[in-house]
Amino acid sequence: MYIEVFLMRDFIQLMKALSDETRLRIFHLLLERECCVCEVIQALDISQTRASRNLGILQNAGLLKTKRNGLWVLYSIDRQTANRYAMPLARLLQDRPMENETLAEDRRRLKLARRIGPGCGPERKGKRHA
Amino acid sequence: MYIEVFLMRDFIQLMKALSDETRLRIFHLLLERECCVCEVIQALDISQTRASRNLGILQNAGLLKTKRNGLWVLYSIDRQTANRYAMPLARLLQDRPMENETLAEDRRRLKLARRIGPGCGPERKGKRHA
DNA sequence: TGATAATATGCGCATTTCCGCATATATTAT
DNA sequence: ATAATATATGCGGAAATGCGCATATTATCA
Repeated sequence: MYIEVFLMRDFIQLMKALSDETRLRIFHLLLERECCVCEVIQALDISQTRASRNLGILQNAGLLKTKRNGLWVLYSIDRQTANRYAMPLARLLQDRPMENETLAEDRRRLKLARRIGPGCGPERKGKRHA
Repeated sequence: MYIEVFLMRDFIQLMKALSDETRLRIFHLLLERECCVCEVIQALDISQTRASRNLGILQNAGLLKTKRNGLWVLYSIDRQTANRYAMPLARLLQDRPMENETLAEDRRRLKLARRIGPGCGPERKGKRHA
């Protein structure tokens, strides 16, 4: 057990992290399932820089965790986060879905997204670029 | 009836509203009780412009409502807000208090606050009407 | 080793946010 | 009416944010 001194700053960081459309879309995507950066890029149809930066912001806010898998960095929702407000907020978003066409399209594109290359994910078709 | 099209926009506006220290302090103050602008000014020890602007931002996000009482405008938490995420968030803040010295001081000063503006009293500086 | 792929990051610029000053508006009192 | 009081707001500058470009870093494979 340890005493967690919660700062207003952490809450604010959380609010800032979720006050951007790109990041909200990413977060919803990860509510579906764990993703690597290139899947986020394909699902949201955004640049690599934009995906990476915003994933980092969500992670620093305590919402996401990462796991390396070969060349890929897999992002997922951090259910053990130290930020005491993060999970209640995630649950709120799950319980009260903000369905809209953008999020639906993101999900649609996620289904078509591919981690390109070998050794990635649980069931991978080991093909790579030419 | 609720217009789902704007859910994402509403949520983002809510996040932005709560991602500022001044506004978080104001919101906590109003969790204590209804306040007029000049009480907020005194409790937080901030300028009139700053108080008024940030109260407006919180209100536009669907967190606060106002009621006029003579010269005063009384701000309070809007428990019937149309923003479906606002009240769950407010409850979250109430259930998991982020105690810190700043908020404690704000509450202390609120107890001493009188319903008069910053321009009242002998230390009045600056312009009056000729 | 070098080549390649996935991701991260320094820099610069456009946009947004925050807030003070001065002023405008709204209400009450005289 | 005028004055006084409480609050709101247009404008401008400083700071923060978002993101593209180019490049750096990390990991795998030949």
